[in-house]
Amino acid sequence: MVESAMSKTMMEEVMATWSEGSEDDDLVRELLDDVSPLLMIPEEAIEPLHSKASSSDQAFNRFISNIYSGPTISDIENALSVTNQRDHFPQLSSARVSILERGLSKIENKYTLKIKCFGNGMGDDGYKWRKYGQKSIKNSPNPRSYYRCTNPRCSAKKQVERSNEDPDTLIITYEGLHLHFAYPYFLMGQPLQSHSHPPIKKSKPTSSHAQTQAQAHAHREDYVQHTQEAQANPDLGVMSPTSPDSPQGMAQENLGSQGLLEDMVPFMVRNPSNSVNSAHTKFSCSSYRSPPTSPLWASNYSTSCYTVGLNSST
DNA sequence: CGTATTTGACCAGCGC
DNA sequence: GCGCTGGTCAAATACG
Repeated sequence: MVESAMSKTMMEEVMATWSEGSEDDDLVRELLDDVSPLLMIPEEAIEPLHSKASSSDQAFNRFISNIYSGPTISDIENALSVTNQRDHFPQLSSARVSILERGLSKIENKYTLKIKCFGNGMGDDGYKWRKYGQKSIKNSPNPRSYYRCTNPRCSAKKQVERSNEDPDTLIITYEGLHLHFAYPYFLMGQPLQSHSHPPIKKSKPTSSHAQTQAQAHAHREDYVQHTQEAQANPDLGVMSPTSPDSPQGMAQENLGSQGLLEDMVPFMVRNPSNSVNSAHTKFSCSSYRSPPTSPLWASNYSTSCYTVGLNSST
C-alpha cells in the first residue's frame, strides 16, 4: 500500500493546497524550494541541531526518523525557524497560487488534488488509510478507491483514481478532517481534560473542506509536535497557554467559529512549545500515525503535514 | 492470529 | 416508480 516516493511536485501541490494563509507563505516557500530543509537536509547535515537536545531527545528523533521516511525532526525545526522569517518572503503567495493552478482544486467540502505519479509512483501522505471500497466509475476505465483514516476518532476520507487522460496522473479527493492529531492542542491550558476527547471532531465531520490539509497535517502535526516538544526550541518562542494570542486560544476560537483544522494548524506548527500534553499525544497519536501506507505519495508524507499548517483557505 | 484488502451487496440520491 | 450512479458495508480472503 505504501506508494513509492511521491514527486516533489506532488508535495508542492499539496502544500499549496493547504497554505492559503498569507502568513504561511514563507513556509510554503520553503516547501517549494528544492533545497528546503524540510525536505532535503540529510540527517548528518542537521546533526548539529540535535546537539541542543538531550540524549533522550536525540534518541526520540532518531526513532521518529526511522519510522518516517520523510523529513526528520531537525528538518522540521529548520522549517519552523525559517517560518519566523515569513515577512521576508512576500512572493510566496504567487507561488502558492501557481501550485494551485497546477492541479489543486476545491469543490464544495472536498479538496481534489491531481498529481503526477511516475512509474509505480504512488505516494503516501503519511496518514494511515484503510481501504473500504472500490467502484468502477462510469465513463472511466479506472476504478476509484475509497479510503478512510484508520483512526477510529477520525472521519477523514479520501478517494483515489487515475485520470482518464493521463494514466500517470492520480486524482485524489480529500474529505473530512484529521482532527485527532490536534487534540492535545485543543487541550492546551486545560490539562484536566486531557483524557476526554474534544467533541470538536464530531461536530466537524461536515466541514471537510479542510480535509486535504488536515490530512497532510495531521500526522505530520503529531510529528512536528513531538519534535518541538522534545526539543523545546527556545528560538521559536513559547506562547503562554493562557495568552489570548496563544495557539490554543486561536485554535479554540477557530473551532468555535468553524472548527476547521486548517485554521489552527499554522499556530500549532509555529508554536511547538505548547505541547503540554505531549506525552499523551505521542502515544495516542502514534498509534495511528503509522508509516506511510496511503496509496498515494510516499515521500510527500512529510511535506504534506507541513502543508497542513499552511493553509487556511475558505 | 490479528489486521488489512477485496469485492459483491446494499443503500441513498437523482433524473426521467 | 424505475434505473443509474456513487458511496458504504461487511463477509471472505490475503497477508505479515
